[in-house]
Amino acid sequence: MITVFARCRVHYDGRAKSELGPGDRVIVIKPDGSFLIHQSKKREPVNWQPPGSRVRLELRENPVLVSIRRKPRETLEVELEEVYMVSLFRAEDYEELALTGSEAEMAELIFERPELIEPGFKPLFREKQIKHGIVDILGRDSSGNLVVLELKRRRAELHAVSQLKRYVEALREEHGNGVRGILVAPSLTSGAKRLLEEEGLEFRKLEPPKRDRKSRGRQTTLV
Amino acid sequence: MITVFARCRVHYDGRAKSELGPGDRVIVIKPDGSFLIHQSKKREPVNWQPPGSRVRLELRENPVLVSIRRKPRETLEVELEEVYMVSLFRAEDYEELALTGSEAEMAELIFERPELIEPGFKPLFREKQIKHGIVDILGRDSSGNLVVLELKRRRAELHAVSQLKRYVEALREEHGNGVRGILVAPSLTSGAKRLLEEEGLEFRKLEPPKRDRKSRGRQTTLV
DNA sequence: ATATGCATGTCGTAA
DNA sequence: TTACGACGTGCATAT
Repeated sequence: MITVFARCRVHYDGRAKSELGPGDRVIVIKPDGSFLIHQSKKREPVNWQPPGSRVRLELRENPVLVSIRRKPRETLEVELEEVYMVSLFRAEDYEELALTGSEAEMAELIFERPELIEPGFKPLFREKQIKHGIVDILGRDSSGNLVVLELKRRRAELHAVSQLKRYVEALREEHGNGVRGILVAPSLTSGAKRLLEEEGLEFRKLEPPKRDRKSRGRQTTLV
Repeated sequence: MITVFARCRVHYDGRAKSELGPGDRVIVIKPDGSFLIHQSKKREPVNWQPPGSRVRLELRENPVLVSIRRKPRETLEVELEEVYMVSLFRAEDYEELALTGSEAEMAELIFERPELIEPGFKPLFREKQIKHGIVDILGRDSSGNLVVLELKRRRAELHAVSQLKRYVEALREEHGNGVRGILVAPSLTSGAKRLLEEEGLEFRKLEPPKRDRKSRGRQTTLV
């Protein structure tokens, strides 16, 4: 990884287009082609290039770092007015992040303990493709109704209710009116609650579980 | 801004929870509290803390960088096993990004040249709050119908059609059936097209304009 | 390659 | 503060 402290101007053209006047920034270039330009505020880089981009240094009046992405074609040019520091870091790293508390783990939990939704609930499919989208969990209740679950790891917003409604309507068109929709989340915004109730959809409160040592991709032994 | 090259372990607990085993990473700490940990791949930091977090250095067996955010309470601990470099950069920067090609500029364009939607179209409101959400543009057509526009700066997906459908249904409940919905975007995904047609909604092709020198927040003189 | 949806999303804006 | 939606979203996954 290369890190540069410099006063620079930045020109970007691609999906959008931007200009950034002169100022001091931290530039990070990764071996996978990722290119980050950070101002002294915010979590987000002010400009960037994603992995797979190709970088080169051009010598014009000022040296210019040029990073190019194809597909979509995007160009990032960093005009270096003054370079305060350049450093190369040969970083060795074989570890991957192990994260827990995701929506995927809420789904696992529901398959393990379906009674968390309601007595007699039977989950049947996970990430089931239907006519207009992909349902988080599709199952049946004790009365034989189809039940669509839409899971959210955080407070559910209008967006989540729209999603659930879209799935329920698609399934009702195919399977008739015996289709229920349940939004499963730790909580609901006011607007989400209003739309949910108006549409005759339901809500079950469920927090995303924080398990021990959830490793990327596949779940390891539980305690 | 402080930049550290180090072999470290990372422990995060907050909205979710994660562990990252030992490896070489680049750490950036900004004066606004932003805290970034970058591995040698991907545009995204593997762990982070947003602006407003408070950082301190604790001396245990190893030195540990602790960054804490309140509301929500989130803790990030970086256990430094070996520090290769530490550097402080007093970055002076008074410039802001000027970006063009946004959805906001599509809206401006439509207010300037409403015939891009159709002859006789009259835009009335921008970002208009309605019962279930906020409509991008609300206007009337030459026949006196209410017209809802949903704008997307890039290829529109199912998500965009769901949004438009939610707005149109909310307005139909209030104003009766003389309500049209038009998705305005450079293109449509296959699934978006299918749902749009099934719902009797419409599509107008429009690219986000790249103007000269669009500055943050307010638009400057056009050529 | 396209389509779909999650994310510790982050960020800006309005009520 | 909460709600809502954009973002050059990035990213993984399935087709």
